Amino acid sequence: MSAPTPRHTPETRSRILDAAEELFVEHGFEATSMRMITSQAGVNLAAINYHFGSKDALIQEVFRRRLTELNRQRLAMLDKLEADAGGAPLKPSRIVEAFFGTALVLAADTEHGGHTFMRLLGRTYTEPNAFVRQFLAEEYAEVLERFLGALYRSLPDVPREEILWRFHFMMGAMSYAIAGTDALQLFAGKFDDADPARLLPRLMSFLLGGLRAPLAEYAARPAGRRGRSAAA
Amino acid sequence: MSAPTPRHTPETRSRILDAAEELFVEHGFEATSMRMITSQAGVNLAAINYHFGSKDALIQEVFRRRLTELNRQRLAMLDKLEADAGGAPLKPSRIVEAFFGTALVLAADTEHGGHTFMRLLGRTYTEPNAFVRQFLAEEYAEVLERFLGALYRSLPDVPREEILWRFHFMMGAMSYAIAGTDALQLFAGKFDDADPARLLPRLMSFLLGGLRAPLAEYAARPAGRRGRSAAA
DNA sequence: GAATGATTCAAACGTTCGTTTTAATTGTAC
DNA sequence: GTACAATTAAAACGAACGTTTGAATCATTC
Repeated sequence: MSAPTPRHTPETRSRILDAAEELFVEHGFEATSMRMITSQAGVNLAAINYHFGSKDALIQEVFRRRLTELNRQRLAMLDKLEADAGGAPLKPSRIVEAFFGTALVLAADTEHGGHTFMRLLGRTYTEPNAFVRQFLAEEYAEVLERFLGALYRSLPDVPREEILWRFHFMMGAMSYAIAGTDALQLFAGKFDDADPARLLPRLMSFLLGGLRAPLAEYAARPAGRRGRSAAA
Repeated sequence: MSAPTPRHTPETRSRILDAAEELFVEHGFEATSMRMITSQAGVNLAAINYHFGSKDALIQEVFRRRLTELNRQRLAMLDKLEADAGGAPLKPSRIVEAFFGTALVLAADTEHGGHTFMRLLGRTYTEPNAFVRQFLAEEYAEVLERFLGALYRSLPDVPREEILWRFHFMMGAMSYAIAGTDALQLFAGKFDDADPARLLPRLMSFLLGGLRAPLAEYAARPAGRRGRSAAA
């Protein structure tokens, strides 16, 4: 009849990380206090500073533990694509799928916090907090270099500047699609079918349509071939 | 030789709003303190509570003064389109231009704070703060209703659900394009040409490409016409 | 120029924040 | 069981937060 409650919980670290992840999504970094986190995690207030050192270090660890794995998957998928192609240029759609598909699969995982984390990540791309931006930039440096390089080789006739912009737009559409779907109430009550599993084909179709759109022309530029397509 | 400094500044309100707008973009709502705002505006700390009542009310006013005008322009442009068409359905591209073009024009205005505000607005679509979301939803209700209705009539064969999703994606691409360009350092040093004036054609081309993309098919659904286009 | 209402000012309010400190408790090896 | 290091616990720290107060200053009207 003794209480089955475990006296010693070595998973204190992960309980803090899980609680922080949820609360950061719900309230943001600044509005989430250490006391809110430790309270939800069921641990002592001082545990955060003991295990992580500071609140900022905790924020970093919340991202690091998931982002490292996500970017590893992305790179592995790109490696496989390039290996299978054997030197031939990749189809742009394959590259886009490798980058955004992995993220969307993670976002569709509502069981193990993947959905929660992707909502957080999507919002954080525009996070004003300086050290968070710095940290994200470092985590993304290699992945961005690899995928942009692959796209450049895949679309040799499209100016790199334009590829860069369109990749930027695609990241925006994805981030917002994930972060904004249930966060913002702009479209409240309008979505009958917000199934995360269906988000992938919907978004992928949109992204590829945007990537393949005719390049914009400027009045200031010498008018070349009008409306040539960016991606086959 | 007397100091030309004006003793009484009736523009205290607008100085506070301008300072708040800039600081909110740079640091976010929570990380921007009343003391930072009043200090940058050169006014007394108590001035915010005197003129606006509270920090939350100030945040609302920062959005209201610009958003009301932006949405007025959007509706006026849609009114004109519908008047010129005389009952005929509008081209989807015109509707999209009316909604996103006005926002991008404002975002290109670096002289009068329009660019600053649009960066702030773009980030705020995913803002966790509850009352900000609520306020934004109210400000956008009429405009969204009108533009979505126009798109529904313009694309009668496309399921409304899909139009809704694509509008959602388009808002994401735009928000991120504006909010993330200089906020996030992910693409730091990669953009040679970040001219806001060129953002409009670049983004518009991408958005229309996404809107016109073939609709996604699901394995679970009965395979109808494959890859029919969403917008002409 | 005195009276009035609007605005600005310096100072303080109580609360909450992230962090630190010190003691108690735990699991592990002797 | 005792020693030891790791972890948890309770309490307090100074700093910063949004807000309020009451007096001083302003522009305006008689």
